[in-house]
Amino acid sequence: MPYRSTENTRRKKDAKRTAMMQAAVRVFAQKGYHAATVRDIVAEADVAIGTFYFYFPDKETLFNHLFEETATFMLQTLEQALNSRTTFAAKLEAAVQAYVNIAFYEPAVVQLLLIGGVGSVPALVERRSGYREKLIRTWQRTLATALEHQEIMPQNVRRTAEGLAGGFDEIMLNLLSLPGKEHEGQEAISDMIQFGLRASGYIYA
Amino acid sequence: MPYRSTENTRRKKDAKRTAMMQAAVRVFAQKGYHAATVRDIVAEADVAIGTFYFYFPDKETLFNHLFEETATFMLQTLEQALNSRTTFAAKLEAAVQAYVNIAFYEPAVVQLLLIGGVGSVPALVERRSGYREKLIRTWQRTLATALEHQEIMPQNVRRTAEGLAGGFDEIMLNLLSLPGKEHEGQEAISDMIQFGLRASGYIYA
Amino acid sequence: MPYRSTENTRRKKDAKRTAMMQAAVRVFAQKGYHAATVRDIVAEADVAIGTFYFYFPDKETLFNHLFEETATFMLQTLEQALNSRTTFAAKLEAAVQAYVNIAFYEPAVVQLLLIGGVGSVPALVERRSGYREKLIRTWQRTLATALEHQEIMPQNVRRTAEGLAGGFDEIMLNLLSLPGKEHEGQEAISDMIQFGLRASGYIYA
Amino acid sequence: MPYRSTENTRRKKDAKRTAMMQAAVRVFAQKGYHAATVRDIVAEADVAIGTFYFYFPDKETLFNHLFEETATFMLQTLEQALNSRTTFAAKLEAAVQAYVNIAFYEPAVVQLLLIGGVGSVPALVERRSGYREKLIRTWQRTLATALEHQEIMPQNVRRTAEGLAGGFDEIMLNLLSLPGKEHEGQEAISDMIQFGLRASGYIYA
DNA sequence: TATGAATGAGAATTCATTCAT
DNA sequence: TATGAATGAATTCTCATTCAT
Repeated sequence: MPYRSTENTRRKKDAKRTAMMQAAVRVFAQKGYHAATVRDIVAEADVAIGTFYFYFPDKETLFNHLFEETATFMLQTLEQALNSRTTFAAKLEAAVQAYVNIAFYEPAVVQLLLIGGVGSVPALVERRSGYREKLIRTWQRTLATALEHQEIMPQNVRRTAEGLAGGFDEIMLNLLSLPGKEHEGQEAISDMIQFGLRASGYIYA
Repeated sequence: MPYRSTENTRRKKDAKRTAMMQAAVRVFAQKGYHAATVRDIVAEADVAIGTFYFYFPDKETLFNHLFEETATFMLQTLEQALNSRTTFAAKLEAAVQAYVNIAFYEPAVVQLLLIGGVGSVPALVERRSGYREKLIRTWQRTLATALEHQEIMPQNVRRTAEGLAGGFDEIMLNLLSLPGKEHEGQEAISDMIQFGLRASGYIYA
Repeated sequence: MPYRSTENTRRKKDAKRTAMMQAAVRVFAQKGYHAATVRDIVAEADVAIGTFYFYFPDKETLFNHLFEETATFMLQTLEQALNSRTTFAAKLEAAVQAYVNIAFYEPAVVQLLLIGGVGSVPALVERRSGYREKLIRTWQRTLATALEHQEIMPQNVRRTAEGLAGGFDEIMLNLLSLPGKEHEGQEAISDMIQFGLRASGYIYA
Repeated sequence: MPYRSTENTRRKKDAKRTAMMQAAVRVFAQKGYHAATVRDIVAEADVAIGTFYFYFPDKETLFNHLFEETATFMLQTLEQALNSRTTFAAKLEAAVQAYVNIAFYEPAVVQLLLIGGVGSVPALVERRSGYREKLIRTWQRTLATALEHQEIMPQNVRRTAEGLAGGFDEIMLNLLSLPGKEHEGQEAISDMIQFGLRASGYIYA
């Protein structure tokens, strides 16, 4: 049964590869690109250093891949949350809820996007600003639609989008560094939604 | 002639020290602590590597000093702007104005605070979060006062403070990366003030 | 084939570590701690510089370890030689014989102890004087016993111990720097024993 | 009065030069050649670093000069002491007395000769062994004469000379590191003389 | 003469990467 | 596939030495 065997092997390999990538995300998220060494990563994944280079070509490529993947995941989740609702208030609520969900279940994902690629190799800086730009554009589109529907006050939606993205991230970083964050999730979500609605100049019907 | 010590020699030395520190701020601001090498700094300052160590004990100490100095300057400027006015709207306007001023005249200062200290070296992480905390507390105090005076709607002022700090910074980073930023200063200031007033739930009398 | 770990790989690694340590002893013995560079050591061992740091944490730790190990070996050998006999003259003879043996088979060992740790780095100075003190004490105990048994004349045995230790070392250094030392071993041993007996005020029965 | 002026200037210059050399001896004696930096020396002498290079061509040359001068002084003093007496016992007594005198008044001189040049630049190593050789030869000549006069027992006087030189130095190092050495000078001298007479196989008339 | 700012070669150490097993 | 020993370029930092003032 060569197919099964191959399939099995493949699954195993993929499992290991995935485990190593998760380890890498954790390490990159915690230390940032430069301070994270390949040795840190393989120690976290509990494999030998040679194994790293069997699965990945090099540190930079892996980081780029992880960042891209993570960024895509985050943007898609956000997009989905926004698209799943029709009114602006509902969109914002869904988006915040989704963001906090990710942050609680995969804090490393959020931290990787926020600090992982800061101040490093030019290619990474590029990548990071690419993500920020897409994130902002997503909010910008949402705000533009809301403005058309007169759900929010007239404003420069680009700047509001920037402010929302930056504001939510700072709130999230603070929340993640809180010791008792688990018990404050709901309240934090509520606060973030209020902040978002106010900042967007939401017009209560 | 036994070498005139305390004359203009001293002035020259101070000038050079300052020039080197400015060069260091630029490099740290652009690349972050880890990616910035001492060679980068001395190249920017156009001196030999030994000269760096004549003026400063080591890379980390210099960074800490620059960060602390810059953070203090930023916080004092903000505090001054806030204290120079009485109403919340006026405080916010003054603060934004001051922030944009700094960003235009000393963009490296802003960038150093935003990206310079990201990534490991525990002492630096500590320092950076210390600054963020102070920044947020400053906004928090201002919001709390405004709330007492019923200038803004009831809210969790801590979270709003986080959101404001993060939002303004993101807007500023975007502004600084804009090619034609010079011509957009006034509009940006106006947008930021509007964003801030909305996000704070400002109650128009 | 998942890389045989605990087989002869381990043996090889141990062999290499030992080879590198021996190279290091030679270099330290010849140049002293400060003048010996890590590059000298890896050149002597014919490996790359990174290999040094794969096997040892740093130059100072390695030196301390080598010095300690060497000192312990020398002191134990001396102690054994002294304990293997009962009369003072026999003890002295055994000790000198053992010392010359070591010096002929492992000249670097002797030189490391004599010149390796001279010159600053407080920890090394400490270590070196610790060894000298133990060496002197060993002779002192032997002399004290001999005095009790009236094998030697009344004297300040501490000072005699210092003199013996220093005298033997100087004779040994001269012997080692001699071109035809191999042919003079027996005569040197005889001379050293005579010197030792005389210096100790040995009372011929 | 150009002559006086020149003479004055010269004296001043010589005084400063001498002060700097004394400072250098102290530093070299305490730290050894490598660990002693030019900055250490100028700090000890309380002058600027440039001044060092006005008076001396470089660190190595100065060390060589100091070592040579010190060695010559030590050898001459020893020679004088030995020549001032006729019998072996008297010679030994005078030599020990002179040695201890120097060690008490100028401990740095003794330490410089003992540890200053160990393990360093080949030229220095050469110089150091040159001094040891001369020192040993001086004792050797004295012993040879004593042997002719049948003041000491038959022996290999070369080896005894080595042993005496090494033994006295070790005793001296221990004495210098003693806290209350001042009060023990006389006793130490007596012990050293006894040690020397015994080690030389002195025949009491 | 005297100063000390400036230099850069060289030392210790780190770490991404390779490759024989 | 998996391992980890081995490599060496790159980094931080020191220190002897020079030179304009």
